[in-house]
Amino acid sequence: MDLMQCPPRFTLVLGRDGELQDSKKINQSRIQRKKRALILNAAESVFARRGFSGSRLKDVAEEAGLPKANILYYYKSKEDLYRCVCQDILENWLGAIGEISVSSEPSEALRKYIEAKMELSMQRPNASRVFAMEIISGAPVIGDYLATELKSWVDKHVLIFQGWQNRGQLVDVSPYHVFFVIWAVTQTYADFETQIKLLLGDQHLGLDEYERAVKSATQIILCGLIPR
Amino acid sequence: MDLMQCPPRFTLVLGRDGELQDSKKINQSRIQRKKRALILNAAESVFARRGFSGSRLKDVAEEAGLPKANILYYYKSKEDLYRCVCQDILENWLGAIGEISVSSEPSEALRKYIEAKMELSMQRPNASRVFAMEIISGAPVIGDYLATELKSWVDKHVLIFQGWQNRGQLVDVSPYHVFFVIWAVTQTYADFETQIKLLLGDQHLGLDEYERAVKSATQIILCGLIPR
DNA sequence: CCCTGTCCTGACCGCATATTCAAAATCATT
DNA sequence: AATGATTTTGAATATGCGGTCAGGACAGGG
Repeated sequence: MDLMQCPPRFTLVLGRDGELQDSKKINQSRIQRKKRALILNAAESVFARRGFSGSRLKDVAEEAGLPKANILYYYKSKEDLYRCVCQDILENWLGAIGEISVSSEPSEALRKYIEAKMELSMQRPNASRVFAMEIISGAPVIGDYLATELKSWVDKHVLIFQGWQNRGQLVDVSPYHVFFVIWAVTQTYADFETQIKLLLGDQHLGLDEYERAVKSATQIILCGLIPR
Repeated sequence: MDLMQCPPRFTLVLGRDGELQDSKKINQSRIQRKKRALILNAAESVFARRGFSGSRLKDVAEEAGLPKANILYYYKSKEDLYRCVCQDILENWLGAIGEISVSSEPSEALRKYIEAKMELSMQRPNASRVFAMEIISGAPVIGDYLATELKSWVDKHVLIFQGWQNRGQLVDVSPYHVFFVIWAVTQTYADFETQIKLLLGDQHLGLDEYERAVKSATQIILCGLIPR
């Protein structure tokens, strides 16, 4: 509710306050789970286009093929729905990406990581776009997650990178910026798909173009990171 | 007006229809130009946070320190204001970036281009964010510009790239994706500043961190593009 | 068949928003 | 100073939004 028109900002993770967040309704019946998933999907695609404050519950309802009131039966507010979408995205992402293995060769580990991120961007572009809009808006909902969980994940991997650098297996650049570069490139194919399609003249980013994107991105980044 | 709740999309450049767009009021008095610029600036920062449909004229008014009605005296509608913001950004961008010189060494030309784009991202981050949100939203306003002016600019430079590749001065990757990578990396420092600040632990991206960003980005991309 | 809890939804409410308007204030020019 | 044009702004309007609610539909166990 105070999210609705907050120019300043607010920071919370999942549910606000300490109380159980609404998304964690245990004992969900089969029909409940199906409906909630349907709505979550519709909401993701709407939020991906318009961000939180720009989205209308009516549009989510239409996208889901349900009356508006039904949506507020399963999610107690627009903000609650948005939080659940964000949480779903974050869980899916950190789960899918996994770890960058310490032991393996840097070039192989990084290649795998880049390819996994590209795969995610292509398979769930709307998730990427919701994430992008959320961050551009100042990360009012997931800011806390970024500052804690993601930061500790990154810090851990920065140490790995530095280990590689000491052994001369990785070019001498700021390890944080290695992540920024990888993320930027892999997400651009989801977030800026409109621009890319317009410039390539294609209507749909086909499989072939996708392969080319993965190849180009991997090649450019890896060559820039692995010493000759 | 039909922009307000258009799930489908619409495509126009500056003014809609053939009529003179409202931004091109010739014979602007000194006070007009000053006020319009003030409002445009305020609007840019608001649109950068919330996108078009998420932004409120009230917020623009507060940001500009003017009563709301005064804004609609200078811009006849919210949509008109948004169009003018976009146009201002595009003009500034294509003007500032300039061309990639054919004659000079690829490594030098690309380095200059990357540095120029980084500079732009740092100096007018809000412009970059408005642009990003517009594209994620499907580019309803600037789509036409992308498909015509930007596309012809890119196509021209793709030819240059291919010339370099034939001479072995540029790695053999799809030239279009060279642009996508460069744009992605340079804009990420504006668009995702929130995330970057949180992960770096800094409050403000200082000059030193900016230098490091430029150095890292340039190094990674260039090493990936220029053959050894 | 009834009964009980879950699910669904049209109608409604209060509030925020974009836009208009008319009157006041200010400016510019003679 | 006078007069006309430009600029300012509080108030009013119409629309759209998130959220509520009361009552109907439905499912399942007895």
